[in-house]
Amino acid sequence: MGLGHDETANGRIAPHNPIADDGDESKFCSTCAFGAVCVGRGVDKIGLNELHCLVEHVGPYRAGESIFRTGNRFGAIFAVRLGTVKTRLVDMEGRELILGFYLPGELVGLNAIHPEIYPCDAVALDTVEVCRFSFPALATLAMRISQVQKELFRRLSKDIGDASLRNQESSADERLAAFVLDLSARYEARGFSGQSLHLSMSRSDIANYLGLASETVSRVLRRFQDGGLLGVDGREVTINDAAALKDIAKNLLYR
Amino acid sequence: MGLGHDETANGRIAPHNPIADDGDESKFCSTCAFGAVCVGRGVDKIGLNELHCLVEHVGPYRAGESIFRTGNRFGAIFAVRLGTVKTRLVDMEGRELILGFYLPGELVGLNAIHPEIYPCDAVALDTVEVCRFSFPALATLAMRISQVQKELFRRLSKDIGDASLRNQESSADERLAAFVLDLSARYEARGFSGQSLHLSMSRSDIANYLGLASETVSRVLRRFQDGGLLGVDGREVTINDAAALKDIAKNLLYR
DNA sequence: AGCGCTTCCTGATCTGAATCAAGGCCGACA
DNA sequence: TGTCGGCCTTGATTCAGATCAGGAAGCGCT
Repeated sequence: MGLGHDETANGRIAPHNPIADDGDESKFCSTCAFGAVCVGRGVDKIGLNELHCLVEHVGPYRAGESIFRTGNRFGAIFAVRLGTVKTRLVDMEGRELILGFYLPGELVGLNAIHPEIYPCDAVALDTVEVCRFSFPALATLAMRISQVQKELFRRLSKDIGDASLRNQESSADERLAAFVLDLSARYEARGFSGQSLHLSMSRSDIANYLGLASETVSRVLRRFQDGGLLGVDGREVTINDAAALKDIAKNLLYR
Repeated sequence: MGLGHDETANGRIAPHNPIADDGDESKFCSTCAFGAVCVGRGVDKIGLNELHCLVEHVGPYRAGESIFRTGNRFGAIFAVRLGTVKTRLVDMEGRELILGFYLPGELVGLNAIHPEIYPCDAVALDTVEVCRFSFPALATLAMRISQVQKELFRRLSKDIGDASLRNQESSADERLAAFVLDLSARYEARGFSGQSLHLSMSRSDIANYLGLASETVSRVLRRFQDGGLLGVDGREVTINDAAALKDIAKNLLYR
């Protein structure tokens, strides 16, 4: 499956590149995870500048390269700017366990605060650019700007809820319907089309993430297509009957 | 299954009962989730007093009563002082989904920060007492005392990691072995015996939490007993061969 | 163009755990 | 003291999805 073929990961950190002078600050990071903190929720100008000062743009990474790796010392969280990132564990037998997929605007690395090392790998699925937020600096900023603290608490809390919902026992159909709807909603929340979407991950990544076999993913997608719920063409998926999908997935959604 | 027979929940908040004058502060809350913040990690005396000032003791709750319920406005997180709490969702068909069990010293309600309402019920499994931390007050305190902020970040982050590990596909044996070892480790971390433990929850609660049928839980426990891994007598469990259990559970543990 | 590699799809078979069914145990309560 | 109602256990049967096996399509490379 191509583990371990990308040792560029740690050498790839870009030179320090503060972007407070990015030009139009009110538009800057409109797709970024902290965009809401900076622009949307009344942080004052000083706070905004300080947040921008501690951000570094890093990348691009190519498909298969790692943003961080299991066991690296935790120093920063990352907001995806471009592309899709997966996080994964690799167990003692070399099997992969995929923990999550992260789309533009989403934060990767929040699960590393506690152990103080990254407990998983973060791997680019396609061409990826990220913003790097030094966590000590962010925590310090959070001591002065309550909106930053609040946003961090919110995002941490949200990830707990999302992860624990996924623990529900459910059928392959439910899982896949929920998966597609979830991706759709997340794209939509960032201003992309939620109606037709591109899966950056392979069938086996999806299967792994959902706790299924990749053959099952193929079969269920085919069945959804035959039933008119989805249009599926390779990795391009169109949602044709969102209501029916929601009905199938209903127990896995609380959005 | 006895849903909805305990409307005492919201009326049960005790009168404000600050405990800063609890006598021996250095011993106070030795089993509490924030004990480490207060006592163990160099928060200064002022911070300690302030933390104590915003805590209320609440309870006792009897088995089946709710500490909070789905949809209640989020205002506080709770540390279990005595007993065991389960959190659960009830889906549209009235089926229960158990999200977690909380032992003395553990924090309940962190998943409510994001939605700003409690997204689940918290139900006492036996006689339960809790400490109530007003979250706005805690967040305010966290703005001044970095140890408090740091501890909150850590606990939130830890819950993300724990929840996402549970998403791993795994056999009934793996799940149960990991479940028992996890409980054992958590009791031990709080100074109780990890070798022999009492399950406060029913077989069907365990099954629900692990995504199994209760019959399967019975059968696997019986098999572990026959194999000499566990002693099982109703809800009393003794760990006889921790190494073998760890070997079975290995992929679900990263502690 | 031809080759190897990976991903995806589809069919056949197998299996772990759910479900169905029935008893046993024990505590609450009259 | 008896009986009622949860729990828990055990056995028989069923089924969803894993696994096994094979083949087709896409794509970079020479």
